[in-house]
Amino acid sequence: MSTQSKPVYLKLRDMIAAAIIDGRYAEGEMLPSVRALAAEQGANPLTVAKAYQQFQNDGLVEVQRGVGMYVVRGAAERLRRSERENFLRDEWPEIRARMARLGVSATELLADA
Amino acid sequence: MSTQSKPVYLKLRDMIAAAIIDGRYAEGEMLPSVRALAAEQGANPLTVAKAYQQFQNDGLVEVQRGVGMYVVRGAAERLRRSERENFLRDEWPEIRARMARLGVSATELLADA
DNA sequence: AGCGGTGTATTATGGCACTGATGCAGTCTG
DNA sequence: CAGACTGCATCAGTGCCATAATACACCGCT
Repeated sequence: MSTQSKPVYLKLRDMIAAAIIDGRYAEGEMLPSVRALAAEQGANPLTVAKAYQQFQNDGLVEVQRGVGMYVVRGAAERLRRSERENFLRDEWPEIRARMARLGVSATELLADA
Repeated sequence: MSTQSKPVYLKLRDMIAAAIIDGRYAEGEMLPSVRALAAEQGANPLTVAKAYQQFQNDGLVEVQRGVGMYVVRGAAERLRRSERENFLRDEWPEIRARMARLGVSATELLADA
């Protein structure tokens, strides 16, 4: 019975990525401060910072010290593309193999998309 | 870049489950001994034992002390069913939402089958 | 009985990821 | 400048994971 509890900072990272792709964190706008998001999510500010860190490294977010972090132009599309590539290259083959083993029909599940 | 590799005992558990479902570890036959599998996989016998443990708890494997562990009749099918349920209930919805967000279409996934 | 094969229990130890508390550095506004 | 807000760095604590070294209990064979 794998509870599969991903680390908090990765869960936050996924939430943030989704929000950027969906435009809820719009390009050019400021992200919630680490403290604000930490309070909202009941997490530690440092854990939130760790989640933000990766977006800075990838140049999807710009830091203005003392001010805040901003979503750069084109971040949503770039993020969507890279996530998409990763999904198709790394995750989907495994998922597909797993589904085959378990007797789950991919065509059937994807039909009513 | 945290590779975030799953714990060894869980990876082993997945390997074993796959082998049972595929019939490579056939019903009624004896599983590799903890020491043998440990040597083969370069792991610690206790780690292998931990992986085996869960199958005993679920009654998919029978222990004959001093002899070995045997795959019970119907284990493959039972395991396949439960894994299938878990997959459809826990994993598939998330995968599906993720695909929608990333703009992955059903047709393109099934094309390169 | 003896031997070698099984799984199991115990204890100790090292590593590493995650989380947390505190304080510092930079920027803006009044 | 004073205060309140930003992000960031440092240090420390915690828990899980994996390993290791033994020792034990059971079974089947010779």
